[in-house]
Amino acid sequence: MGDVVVTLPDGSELEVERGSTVEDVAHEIGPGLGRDTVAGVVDGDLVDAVTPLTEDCRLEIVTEDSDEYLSVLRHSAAHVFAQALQRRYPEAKLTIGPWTDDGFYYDITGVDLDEADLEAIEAEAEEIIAADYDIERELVDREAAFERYADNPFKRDILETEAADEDPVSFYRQDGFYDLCQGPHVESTGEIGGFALLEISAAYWRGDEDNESLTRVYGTAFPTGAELEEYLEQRRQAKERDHRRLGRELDLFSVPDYSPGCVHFHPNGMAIRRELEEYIRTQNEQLGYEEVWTPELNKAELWKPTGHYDAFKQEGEMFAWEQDETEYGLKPMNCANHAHLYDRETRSYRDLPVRFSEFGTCYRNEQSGELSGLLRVRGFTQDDGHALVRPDQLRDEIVRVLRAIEDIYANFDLDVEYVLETKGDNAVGSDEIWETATDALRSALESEGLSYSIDAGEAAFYGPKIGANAIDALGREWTIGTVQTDFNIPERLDLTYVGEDNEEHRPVMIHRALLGTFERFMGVITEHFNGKFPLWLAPEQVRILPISDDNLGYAHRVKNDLEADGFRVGVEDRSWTIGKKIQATHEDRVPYMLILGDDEESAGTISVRDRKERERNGVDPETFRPPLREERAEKRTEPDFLD
RNA sequence: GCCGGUGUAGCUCAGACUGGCUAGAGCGAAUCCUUCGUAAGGAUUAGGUCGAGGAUUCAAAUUCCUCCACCGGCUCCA
Repeated sequence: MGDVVVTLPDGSELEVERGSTVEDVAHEIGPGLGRDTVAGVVDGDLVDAVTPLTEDCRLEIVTEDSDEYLSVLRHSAAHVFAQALQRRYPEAKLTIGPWTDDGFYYDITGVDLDEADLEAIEAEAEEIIAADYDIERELVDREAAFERYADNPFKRDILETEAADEDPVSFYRQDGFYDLCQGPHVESTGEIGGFALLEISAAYWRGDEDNESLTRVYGTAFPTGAELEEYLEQRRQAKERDHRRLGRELDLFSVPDYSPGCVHFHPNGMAIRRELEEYIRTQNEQLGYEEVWTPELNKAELWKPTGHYDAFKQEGEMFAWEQDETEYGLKPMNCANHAHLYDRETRSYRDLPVRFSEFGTCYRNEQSGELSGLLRVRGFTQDDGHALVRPDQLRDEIVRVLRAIEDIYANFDLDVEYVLETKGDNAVGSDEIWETATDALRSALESEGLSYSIDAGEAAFYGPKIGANAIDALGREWTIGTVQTDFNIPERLDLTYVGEDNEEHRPVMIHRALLGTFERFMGVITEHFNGKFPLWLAPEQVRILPISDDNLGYAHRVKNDLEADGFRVGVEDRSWTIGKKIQATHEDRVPYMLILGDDEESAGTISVRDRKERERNGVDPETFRPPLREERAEKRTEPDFLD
């Protein structure tokens, strides 16, 4: 047998007998730790305390104080749910029930559930928790395991795949309930202090849409009820921040039934979009991009040589139709048009990079079930741009764009995660080309010191991509900005430039979007700011509240002065009490309100209140306007005049 | 697209399970009164072919079918 070397988190090494369990090692470190051991993390994988160590490894002991404890607890909570389910519905079949970042889910079949059923199951689960059953590991030989699941093809599938090498097979048992499972689990059901079932939805077996659709029940669990309550409260607040709700309340946009997936920007929403457009237009100019405009409607043949036609049309993702015996389509991307603009004249190596930018409106027939407010739509406008560069300019251009993206997001106080997406199955072009393109992106990320993760096989068909991903109020991840290198389109369209050597050379195409699309970006920042847009973006930047109608004349004079500075100003002229006017203005999240009564009018001053509920009376308007202009120009995220 | 859920006034929601007076409320809107000093003043009025179409019935917001849109996932993507 011999020994194995276990490396502990503090770097120390421990030699233990081969086959020792996680728990054994913990006991060796100290009897207290041995007693408290819930599970272990072996080379990054969470495993049961009784897992034997068969080779050299890194080991971390998980106790109730570890971050991983929550995952273990939730894994057990999934079993409690499953037991409760089977008590009420013996015919229900279990499939898989893992923990997730904020809870657990269990995929089941053979039973129809609705929200009301969840409550009943939750009550049953509470009883199982109150009974505090011991949770025990049970080893069963393979044959017996198959017998247990004679009528459950999903569990048999697991036995034949994930557990193919196991004999005996690991089960966990509590009370009369058992489940095929690797663990780890807490010691007894009573450790779960707070348990809730949250959502009922659906998922495909093994995530493949060709497979059977299962019922997925989402839940969560915490060591204490108080932590559960806190989590549920956060969840409620997140729902309040949903951009679809805010979009309605703040009258920013709508997506009417007659144009699913296509956004109507209301005056308030358009004010924000215009600011974004102007800002990005300036950024693009600074980066050397020349603005162009190309049409939405083109003949379908435009996208055949580039490969878009195959990639989009065949998937039903492109809107295209026959007209006068010719096939037309709405553009799903702007790059084909830009490539043709490049190709209209002979380009010299001196001309490169040639850079085009366009606020290009594209249409893609996204699946109906995918549409979601501003975040996933069918019609969208990208702040798109394409740079055609010499190979020696490639890295530099990527770095410049990445830097711009970083600077821009800093202005919004936005946190994003960078992801490098690499070659997938649908890719066109050779492996060498992909490797070069991917290396260029990777080295740019690294030289900028940006941390990133890799999504293998997720790139677009024409080239690898850096995605800047933001998280929405419900915890979902959305790509906003993106930089992609593309050797394929230049090749396929035979784009060239004349080099110093008077020979034709192949440029590289960089696709990039800074915000991504105005729609999605607006959705992201609406939630990020909870509708409290920075001054420069706020649809209504200042609202003037006269104390009584007698002060309306003065209110309009103050308004005119602010409008002369380009501010968006409203006057509240309804015959409401001042308290009501203030409340309504807060609800609309207007950054500044000016309260004007007889005192102010006779003194020629203003009373300033901001949406952070601070106020100052007797302010000279001339001391208010310059700092306000500055706050707008510097794109500060919070009103700071009253700091 | 798939599974499940939802759709009643501009907004938020009652009413539906168990079919039956003229489908209600609050906010918002309009009009009038009030002209108010830092987070909801009062009264009156208007506003709905109950998502659309079909079926069952003496009678449908309510039951059934088809479709549309939305919501949560899944799958797919900026």
